[in-house]
Amino acid sequence: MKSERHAMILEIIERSDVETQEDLARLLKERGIGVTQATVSRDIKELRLIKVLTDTGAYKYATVDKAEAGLKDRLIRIFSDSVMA
Amino acid sequence: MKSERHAMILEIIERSDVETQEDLARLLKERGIGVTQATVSRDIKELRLIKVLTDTGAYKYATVDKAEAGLKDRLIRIFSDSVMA
DNA sequence: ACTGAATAGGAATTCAAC
DNA sequence: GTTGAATTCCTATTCAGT
Repeated sequence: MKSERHAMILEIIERSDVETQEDLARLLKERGIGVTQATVSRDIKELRLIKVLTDTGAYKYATVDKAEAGLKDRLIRIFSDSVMA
Repeated sequence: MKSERHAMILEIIERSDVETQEDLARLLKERGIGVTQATVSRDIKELRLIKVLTDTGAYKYATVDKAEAGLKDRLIRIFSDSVMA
């Protein structure tokens, strides 16, 4: 079912850094859900997931609110560094 | 200069819905800054812009915080609708 | 360090099937 | 309405040049 898959996708991207839709399809398959990149693309659209840069320079899929949290963390770190310096 | 271009990109994507990097390159050209998609791609990476879904189902570039604001608006609207119904 | 042209790589859509 | 295969479209990177 689609809603189950959606839930699993959210779990997966929270737990690990997923760089591509192919990766996500592979991770779903490991969990017993066989779908192709085309379906993953549609799921990502429906879940309104976004692709963000991690601090290591790699891309990963995330929810908007998680991305916002990451942004806040980064700003705090930058601010702290500038104060300390 | 690159920083000028970055500033203009932020202005452009706030004012209008930019769907692709080619579009953005074109809009920059209209404003007197000629760059190719390759450079726009690098700019987007440096600015950490993301591609989000609009309510019409189209994609557009945005900053993370603006995307978060949009998310909040949408949730409020959905909530209001469900209360009214 | 910055950029463009060309290319490779990744994502969204089409088209058909169910 | 949902999905996969194939395709088109878009984006990131490479490689060269400045």
